Amino acid sequence: MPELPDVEAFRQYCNSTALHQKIKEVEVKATRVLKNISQKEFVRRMKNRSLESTQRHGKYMFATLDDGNTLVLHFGMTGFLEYYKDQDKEPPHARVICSFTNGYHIAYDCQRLLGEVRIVDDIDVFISKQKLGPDALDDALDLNTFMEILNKKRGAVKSALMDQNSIAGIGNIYADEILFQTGIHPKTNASNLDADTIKKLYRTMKRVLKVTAAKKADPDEFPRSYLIPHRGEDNKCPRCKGEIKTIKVSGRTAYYCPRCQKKQ
DNA sequence: CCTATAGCCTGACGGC
DNA sequence: TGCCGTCAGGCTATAG
Repeated sequence: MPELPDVEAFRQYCNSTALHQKIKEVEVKATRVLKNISQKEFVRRMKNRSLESTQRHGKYMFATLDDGNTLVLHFGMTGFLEYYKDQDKEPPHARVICSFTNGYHIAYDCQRLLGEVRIVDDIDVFISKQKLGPDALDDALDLNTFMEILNKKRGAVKSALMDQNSIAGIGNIYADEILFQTGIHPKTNASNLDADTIKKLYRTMKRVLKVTAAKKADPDEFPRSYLIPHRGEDNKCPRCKGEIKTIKVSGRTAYYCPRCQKKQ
């Protein structure tokens, strides 16, 4: 689930549910998700605090506490947030649960334990330590910067889009969507793209991420022209009605339309 | 420096 | 039915 549009949806979900409430209790059900912090220390630093504001950079979500420190969430492949009141609504793989004084809880659920939870005192320092590239939707990533980034890349364009150290936020699914809508074969070498194609790719990237984030990353709400609702379903290209194929690109499955996406 | 591959985890699914 | 291999919207460490 968790690429830029999904994480943005989680962030807004958090904003509309869990802000400005005192955390009465903290339960860590899987220590493994905690990075660089012990369970004891994590609980101590979260307890009696409140979440005051949120930010996002790429696939990372940040929730700043009322003491100025920031809770950092990464969702791996299977993570999400759930806000609920009754115990029986607790999601099945809740790894960290914060309980508020109003009787509600927010759970960080992460089935495959590939996500990460930590506390940092400076978000920008964290981003630079992780060597994250600019957020894909940040205005700081303008066309010139995007061109510079892609010009440095030698491998498949899909791998370039998914490299968090180059551009933060795009994963396997949205990389496929962006390449589909741009008409580029996922295995095309980034170095083979001409300036016009890179420009088109840039505009498509921004548009796809904006549109899907606005739809809260729910594929049922995506425009009919989008590939995502078809991948692994009917596998029919929404544009030419041809068969969607899969290939491996740097170890991940790429869905693409052989007729609409030619190698360059 | 760069890019490509294995490993980390759990659970769902299809084939035998 | 049960078991097994494969695969899954992530990243990191290591090899080349």
